[in-house]
Amino acid sequence: MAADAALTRAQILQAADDLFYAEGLASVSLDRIAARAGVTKKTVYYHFRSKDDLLGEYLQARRGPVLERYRNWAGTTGTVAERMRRMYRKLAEASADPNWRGCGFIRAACELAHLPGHPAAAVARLHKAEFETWLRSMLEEEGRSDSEPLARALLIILDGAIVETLIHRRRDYALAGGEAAIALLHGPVERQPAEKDVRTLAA
Amino acid sequence: MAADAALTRAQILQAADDLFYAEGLASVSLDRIAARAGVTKKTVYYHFRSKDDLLGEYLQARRGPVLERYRNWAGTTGTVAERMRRMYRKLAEASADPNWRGCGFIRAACELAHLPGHPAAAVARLHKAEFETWLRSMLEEEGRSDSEPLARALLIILDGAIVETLIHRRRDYALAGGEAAIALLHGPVERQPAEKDVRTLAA
DNA sequence: AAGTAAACTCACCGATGAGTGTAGCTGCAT
DNA sequence: ATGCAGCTACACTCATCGGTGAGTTTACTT
Repeated sequence: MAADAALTRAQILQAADDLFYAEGLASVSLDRIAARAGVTKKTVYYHFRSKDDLLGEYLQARRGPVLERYRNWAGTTGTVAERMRRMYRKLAEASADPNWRGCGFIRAACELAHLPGHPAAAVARLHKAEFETWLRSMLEEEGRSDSEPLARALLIILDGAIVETLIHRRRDYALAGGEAAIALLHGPVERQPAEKDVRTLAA
Repeated sequence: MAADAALTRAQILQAADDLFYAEGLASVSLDRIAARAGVTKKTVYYHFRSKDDLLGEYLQARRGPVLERYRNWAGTTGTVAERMRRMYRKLAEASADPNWRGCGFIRAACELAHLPGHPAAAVARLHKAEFETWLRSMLEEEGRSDSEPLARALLIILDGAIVETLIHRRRDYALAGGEAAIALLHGPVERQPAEKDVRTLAA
């Protein structure tokens, strides 16, 4: 074959994504990834320096798509509270899929907890920071003065909801997370200037 | 030696605890656990049916101590909000320890996400349910009418704070979780009857 | 047509994984 | 003392792991 180098690489990355997300990092071997990608293990090593390297690249490749999916779930209309409500609703839906396994970044971080310097751990950190930034920018658009702690709280609630949904395999926890997030947004600490702050979008 | 069977078993469990918590489930071999416990691998297999079995027993043995630690962190005086504040403060302290690796139950659940029927996964579920019950009972003691969703929200926030603290290795996230929890307790959804509800304890 | 470098395959390595067969040791009841 | 559990050690099996050596095919240059 030797099709295209970039294509082969993409196929390996796709196989890695499938298997790592489905079954975890340590318990998936490069043999299986190679087999799924339809290449030899040596070809994997041609494109990636090591398994750790592949791990990092796999997560890195997920960053964009994952953030984009949450953006879509949240939508771009209405208040942040409304967006969170939509987002958590979609999360609950997604978690019903038997192939759903929670957040790949969280799971990677958990599995690599003893290796804080691991490339994949660094990517997980990056992703979460990026997610928090996105939340904060939404809150700022809405004119929140306490957008920084609030964004962090929203991130914490989301991760907690995902983890609990994964542990119990019941979407109740996703929905409970959504309600907690909304309650916090309407809480006493906040100063939402005007509920009808629709200048965020030309819908 | 042949010391005492129960003692040997306890030593194996201790070694398993040390290693599983420090380095994860899949990446720790029974050879290493046996070596650390000062016994042969066969002895491990005399006391435990399999690695999966040992995993389950390890987590099971952690349930009591972990819950107790959080109870101590929270204390038994003051409002739930005050207890949460103490608890998160202690969590932030604990997370500064380089040997801290977050919540063993969460990490186990993440690593076993593809095996929902695994004994250790069941124990993790149990632990989280027990934790939620503890939170709810505290809220009920305080006379909260919405103790059920609130307890769930508090659990979600705690898990999220732990996970984020683990990912970023910065205790800011633990403290942010505490503030989120407190904000939620003082939120608009709540109906705390009287802020001076000290009948919870004869301090 | 010959050269060449990138892209890839096949067969293999040493190390280590979970799990076991067998035999020996210990204490305790008889 | 002796029989017999309970308990532990040594030495092993077989599968699989991450990673590699050496050679082959492809596509492009000249």
